[in-house]
Amino acid sequence: MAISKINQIPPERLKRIMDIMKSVANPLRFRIICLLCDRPHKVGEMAELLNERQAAVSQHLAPLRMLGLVAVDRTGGTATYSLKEPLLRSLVNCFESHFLA
Amino acid sequence: MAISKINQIPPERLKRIMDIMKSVANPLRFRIICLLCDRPHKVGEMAELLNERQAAVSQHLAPLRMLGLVAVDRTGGTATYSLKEPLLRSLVNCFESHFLA
DNA sequence: CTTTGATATTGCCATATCGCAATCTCCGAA
DNA sequence: TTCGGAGATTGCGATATGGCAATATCAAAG
Repeated sequence: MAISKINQIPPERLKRIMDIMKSVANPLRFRIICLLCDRPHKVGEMAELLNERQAAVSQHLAPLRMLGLVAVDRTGGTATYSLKEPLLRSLVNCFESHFLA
Repeated sequence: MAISKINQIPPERLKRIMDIMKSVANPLRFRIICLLCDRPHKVGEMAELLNERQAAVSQHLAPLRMLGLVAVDRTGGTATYSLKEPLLRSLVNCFESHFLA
């Protein structure tokens, strides 16, 4: 990316990108996002698949929710999360390509 | 990415990925990396192009260096940095695609 | 040897993040 | 209404990160 292009990025947009990056830059959140790339999941389901405590998963979902990176579908006591921010999927694909290499 | 694949990722590799993600998850470092994606740069050069203090740029280069994400070519008093980790370039490309959209 | 230009490092303080345990909220079933 | 399951939130101590000013290195020029 050329310097002219870099300096053209609006500050709010840069901030948004950084927020997205930070949200991926945590092992548990990364794995959660990977799961959601596949399909929507319930919280407990994710906790079990990832072998993590429920509270931990919920804690890490919180910032994703606040940034609007995931969507929640609450039906009764359970909550089903799905991916909302397209860039997250791109990022995971980007990693996946590297795993294969 | 499927759950089986996620859990297969070796911990050290996951950690490496997280280190890479964190290094991109900072506005200044992100812009530095963007510059280096284009071509190698000297420290002072980057500071000027990005309109940042020299010390700030140097400080943010430090972690990139320690993680082996960039290479340094020291000739006399000046240091020329270049990109070393391919994933960084992929990530920047990933963002660039989103900017265009 | 001294100076200078280019980088790197250190100390400090404010803020952010992490993991964990405990607690709280809600909804549906009995 | 009372209880249990599913999630969310809070408080806490430990650690990490960020920005800034000041200082240290270091090689080449004089």
